[in-house]
Amino acid sequence: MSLPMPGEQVRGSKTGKPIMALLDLLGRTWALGIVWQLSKGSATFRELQQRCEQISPSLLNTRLKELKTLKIVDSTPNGYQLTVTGQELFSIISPLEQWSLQWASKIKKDNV
Amino acid sequence: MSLPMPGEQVRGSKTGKPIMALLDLLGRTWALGIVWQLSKGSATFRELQQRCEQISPSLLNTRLKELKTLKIVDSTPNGYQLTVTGQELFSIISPLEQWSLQWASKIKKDNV
DNA sequence: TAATGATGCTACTAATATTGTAGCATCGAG
DNA sequence: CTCGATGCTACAATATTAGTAGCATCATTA
Repeated sequence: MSLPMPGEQVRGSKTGKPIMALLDLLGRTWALGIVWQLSKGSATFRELQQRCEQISPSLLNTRLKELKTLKIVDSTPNGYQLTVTGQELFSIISPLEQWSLQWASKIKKDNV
Repeated sequence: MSLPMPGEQVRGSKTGKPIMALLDLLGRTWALGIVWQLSKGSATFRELQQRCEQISPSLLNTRLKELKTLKIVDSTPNGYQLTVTGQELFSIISPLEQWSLQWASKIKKDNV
């Protein structure tokens, strides 16, 4: 799958709008999960593999390359970590955790 | 792929934490895109298909079923629309549009 | 009332993406 | 030099998605 470069055509949009590139990127398997796990602190490749319980090394590597190219993650001697940009991204999506709790109880309640 | 029910095991987590179910759900192809498009107003099946330029009807239908089951979208006589819960979800992620613009210019600048 | 066109959606195959596993190359410790 | 740990690649098996055709239903209109 080619990189969803903002400014270029991506899955779902020929307009090149950055938001469409972002939705394409974040919509890929494990992309959000990797950002989420890295928000808890930097990690080596194998550490990250364990945090993302069921990810295969080949896919982890593929996603990391994408995220590195798009400046959301970078690799340091101490492992992978979010860039400043990546941290900003995380700070936007972090309220999802709180939201997910209400969501979960709503789904449960409605199924009674 | 089975539904990522909060409270149950999902891709990436055996703990049943709602946030993991959510990340699984939103990480599926087109899920974010559908929420994004519906935030612009309700749409019939074929309308939604057009807004999501390259989605296949079978996948659109699959995602809509998932999103309906998980109370993020519902279908009315006037077409599909976000539930109140879905609107809340969107309000969390809507700043991504603004963020994506800065992100895009950062990537461009760094490649000079 | 029969033909027409639009809509919601299903069916099915080809193309792609992801998993799962094995394992290679490199490095630091001993 | 040997050992274990790490980062990562290779590749076959499996699962997901795209692409296309088309059916069933309904409202319109001739």
